[in-house]
Amino acid sequence: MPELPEVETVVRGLRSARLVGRRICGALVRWPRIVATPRAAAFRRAIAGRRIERISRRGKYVVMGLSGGLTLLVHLRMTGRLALTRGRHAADAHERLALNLDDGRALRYHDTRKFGRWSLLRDPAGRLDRLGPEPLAAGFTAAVFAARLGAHDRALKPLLLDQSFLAGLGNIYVDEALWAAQLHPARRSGSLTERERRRLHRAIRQVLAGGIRRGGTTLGKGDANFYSVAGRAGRNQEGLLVFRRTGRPCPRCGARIERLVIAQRSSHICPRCQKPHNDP
DNA sequence: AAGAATGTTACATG
DNA sequence: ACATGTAACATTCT
Repeated sequence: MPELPEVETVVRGLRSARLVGRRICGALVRWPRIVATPRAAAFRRAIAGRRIERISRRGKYVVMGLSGGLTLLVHLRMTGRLALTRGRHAADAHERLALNLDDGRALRYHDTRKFGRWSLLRDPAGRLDRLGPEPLAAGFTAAVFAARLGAHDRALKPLLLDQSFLAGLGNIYVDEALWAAQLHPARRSGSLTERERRRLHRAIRQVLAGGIRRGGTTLGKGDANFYSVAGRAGRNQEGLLVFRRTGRPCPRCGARIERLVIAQRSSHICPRCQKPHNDP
């Protein structure tokens, strides 16, 4: 679920809920494996008493800078969610972790599938440096992207999903970007023309910016979906043009959208707009 | 009831 | 070193 636009929406939600400046009184770990580093007991001890000094995003990580030089990294994986609640109230079925705050609120972590991971680190650079560039950063120019694309010979779909190549894309936004750029997901990255590289660069940035503008993508309803910190669904599902739209008409040419499996992930394409070979 | 689902990673094989 | 495939994590929904 949460890709770059959803994580960005969460970070903005935490900031506008005035989480910065709050002190963490204690942590309740209900599913210890969610805490990747250090072990749950040490995590509880180390995080108690820290003030939250800043909140940002890197790739799909929520990054919280804490007092005393510690950084909390939260990765939501497939079904992780963060919410702020006031006062004590019963944890619902899939609450895995909670941080009690000095103003009486609690930051609650909910994760149906338990794939999410929290890490409390003295030096997060070791982890974050493994990520590729931020696609929306000013320094991520078409030239930078073109050079990176040319350095590999891989199918576009798994390459764009690779967080060490580019940080933040997931299955939804890759399919949308490839459709917008009119490129087949199995095209080899090294085979793209200069025009195609520029088209893909622009498509990625547009698709991600659109996702953020619409507050993220919420597919269907229910527990395991994306919701903002305030508990609201995103609106980007209304802006999806190919993802999970198998059999419906391509908005560009009207051909029926197809679903294929590439690198173990479903891909949605327009068979007419996204040919597997080079432009003639 | 089998299969798929928005993500990552360790491990094996080419 | 690089590319690719598989399994695993755990649960819900179709």
